[in-house]
Amino acid sequence: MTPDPAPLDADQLNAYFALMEVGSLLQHAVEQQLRTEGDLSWVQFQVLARLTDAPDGRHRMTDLADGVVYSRSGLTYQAGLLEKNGLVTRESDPDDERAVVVAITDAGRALIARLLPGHVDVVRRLLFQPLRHRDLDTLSQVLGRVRDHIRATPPRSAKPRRSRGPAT
Amino acid sequence: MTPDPAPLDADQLNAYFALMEVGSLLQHAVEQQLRTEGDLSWVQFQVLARLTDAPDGRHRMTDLADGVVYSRSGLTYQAGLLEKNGLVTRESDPDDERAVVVAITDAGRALIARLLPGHVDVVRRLLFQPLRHRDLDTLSQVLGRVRDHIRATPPRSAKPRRSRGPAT
DNA sequence: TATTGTTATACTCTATAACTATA
DNA sequence: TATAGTTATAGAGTATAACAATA
Repeated sequence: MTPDPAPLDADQLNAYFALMEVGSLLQHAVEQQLRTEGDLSWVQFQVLARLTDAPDGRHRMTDLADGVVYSRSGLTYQAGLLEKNGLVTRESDPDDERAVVVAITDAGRALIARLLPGHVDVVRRLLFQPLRHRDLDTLSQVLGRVRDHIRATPPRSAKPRRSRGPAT
Repeated sequence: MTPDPAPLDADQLNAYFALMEVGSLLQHAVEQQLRTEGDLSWVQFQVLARLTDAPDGRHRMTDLADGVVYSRSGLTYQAGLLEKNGLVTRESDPDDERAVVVAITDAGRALIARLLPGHVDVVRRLLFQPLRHRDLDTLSQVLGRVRDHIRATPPRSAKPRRSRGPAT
């Protein structure tokens, strides 16, 4: 049975489109900064940032692919680029010979360190400048909750229900 | 030398990453729905949605390219696909022979009408289900403000862009 | 000359499926 | 059998620059 026909009111549509638009504009802006100043894509930056955050600068491929949005082959491609540029290394995990551990190199850390100020500057200028402190709080909490919800709700390989509306 | 050494604090980083992640996950989800149920990309959906909103279902190419984030050639590409599938038409503007007016067709409207329930369902399930009404309000307001701010902020490598006249 | 839109082209990125190897 | 990752491949999408037509 098709879901009820009026699920989103004007406010909801507003919020939805604003969210998508802000995300798109912001990503565009930071991507340009990353590309210009460090020849890095947004995805590559995310991977390096995640590795930087890790205690020992290491992650398994699967963990990275899980964290970043992409498929495994996509991550292999990006990791290959990063490795070619000397920003990460790949070694097989001694504990599980199937797995591959990606580690950020000193050059990788240096690049991130070099890019971060400009990056942060763009984000602050576009995203935080028009926000009051209280807005920021709410935004952080609300979006965090949404993120957790999305992450928890659809295991991304789940079969989307095909029975949507009458067949054909 | 970098302009401002003050980094983003934890809350800000949180909000920033959450925003990007939610945007990414949400776009992924709706794109899958649109592709599966209507063979439509997110950009194409946006174009059709904008045309649907217009009083007479028409927009000039430049206005669409301005609203959507992409380059003109990108819009030409997408508009070409939409036209090939009979979802829009393109005619030159009688008032300005340089301009091209894109109009949504009945088939285009029908497709949007068919896709909208499922689309809205995805958005509601992923984005609004974990939100209280007050959160939604804040989200809508705050993100709306951010969007306007970004739209108004000239990209530092600003290329001459068509400025919006006050009255159409 | 400036603006609108298209075309040609080259490139990046992503997804799918087949494949290898380990567990 | 199931899982981790790679490879091959194919396709979508995007940006840039050159271009034609109109203002």
